[in-house]
Amino acid sequence: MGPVCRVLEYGEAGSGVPEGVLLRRRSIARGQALFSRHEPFHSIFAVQSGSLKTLLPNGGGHGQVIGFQFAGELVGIEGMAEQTYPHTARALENSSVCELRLDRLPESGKPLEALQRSIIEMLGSTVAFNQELITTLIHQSADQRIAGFILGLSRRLQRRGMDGDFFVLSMSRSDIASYLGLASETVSRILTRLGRSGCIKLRHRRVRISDRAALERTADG
Amino acid sequence: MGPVCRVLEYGEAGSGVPEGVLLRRRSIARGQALFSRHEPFHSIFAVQSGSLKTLLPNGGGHGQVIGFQFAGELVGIEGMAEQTYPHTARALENSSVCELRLDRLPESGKPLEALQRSIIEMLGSTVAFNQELITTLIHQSADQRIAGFILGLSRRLQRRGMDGDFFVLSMSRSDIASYLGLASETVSRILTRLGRSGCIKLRHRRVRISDRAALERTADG
DNA sequence: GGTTTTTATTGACTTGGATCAATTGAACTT
DNA sequence: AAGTTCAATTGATCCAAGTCAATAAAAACC
Repeated sequence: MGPVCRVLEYGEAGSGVPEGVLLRRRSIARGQALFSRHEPFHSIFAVQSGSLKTLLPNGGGHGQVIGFQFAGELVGIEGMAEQTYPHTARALENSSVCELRLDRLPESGKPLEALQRSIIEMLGSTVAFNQELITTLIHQSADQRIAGFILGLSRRLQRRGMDGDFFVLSMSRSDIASYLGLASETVSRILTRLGRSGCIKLRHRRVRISDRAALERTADG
Repeated sequence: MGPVCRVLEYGEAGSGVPEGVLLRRRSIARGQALFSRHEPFHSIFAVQSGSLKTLLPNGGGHGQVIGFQFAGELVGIEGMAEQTYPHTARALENSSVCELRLDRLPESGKPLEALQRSIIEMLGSTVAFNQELITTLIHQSADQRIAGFILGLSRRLQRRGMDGDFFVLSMSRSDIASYLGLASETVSRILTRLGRSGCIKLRHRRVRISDRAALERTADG
């Protein structure tokens, strides 16, 4: 049982807490923000269906994309630190999330310790993940990053019980480019190149991994 | 009172805990490792004097530098997540640290909640810091990164009550290069260029910020 | 104090990926 | 279904920063 589950158990119905106080289901339409940078922290969210992106809005443009979240993953924990969300979360497609209102936690009279423990674990993994990402961004070529990105998506979907060989990219080329520190033209070029070399089959936003070994070789350089 | 202090208070002498169980002072010689990646987690450390670097050892080379820690800053919290340290910490000069043995905490009978709260805060700030760093690495030129790096060091030292206008770089050019995702030759070239343009005065590893405004302009682009 | 080793500087050359620009293709709107 | 808007592809060109190489300067060592 991973930390995501342990965190969510805290809000489960029938555990002595009036339903709806801690836990609430919400739908968000494609393009809508779930929360925005600098907004006061109140909840963490578990994605139930669809997908989100988190980003640092910088001035005029679309902002720097920080990460993507799929069904079964959490968003918003980082906000616990400073009592405001450090980034904005936006739906990539029509999605539904489960909101855990941590500001209502004191009234529930529940013990905090185990919940905090889970949050520490997840924050710690986020730190580790980001530090690997930094290494990636620094040491890998554009081809490696994109091959690695697709493999990463595949593994995450697989871990949640979905098809890891065929899936839809819910984010745009520019989102991928922003996330990987590339120009969107480069992402486009490399995706078609990966298609031509037979690693993947690509139609619009639909990806099929046709030669995983070759893709892994590309990712390793 | 920042989270660092709150964390350290937990191990204070005279608080009912046998001295030496939770808190211990340690010296580390230049180049020596305080802990290594994959080693089982046992303690977090507060730097008391000197400075450290944290790095992901990757195969043969020196590894990717992830961060630097100065007096008054913490190292090792990330290890709490997975029960092993995700990176190696190495002394840049002869240093001393204060070790807080979290594995001895249960025997002390102290309440965990406030400590956990502080750790969550610090992990959260680390996440936010790293995400800013990612944005930096992606969007800034080499000149901007280096100007920003020097300003960042200056601010951190100032916050801890040290001189922010004149200080010694305890890390090598290659460490800076690795951290910022540049070649060490580039770091060297840009540092001399910053010197020639009058922003800083540089002799070997000694830096004086002579025109902070100009340096800030360089960092902003 | 001199010798070795490590670290830093500077120069010459190369290249991966950004930028600019022009089409093409998809997805909404009415 | 045609028009409008937004997203993606492809081509041509350019430059920031990497690589290779040669000194030079510090630090570490005996």
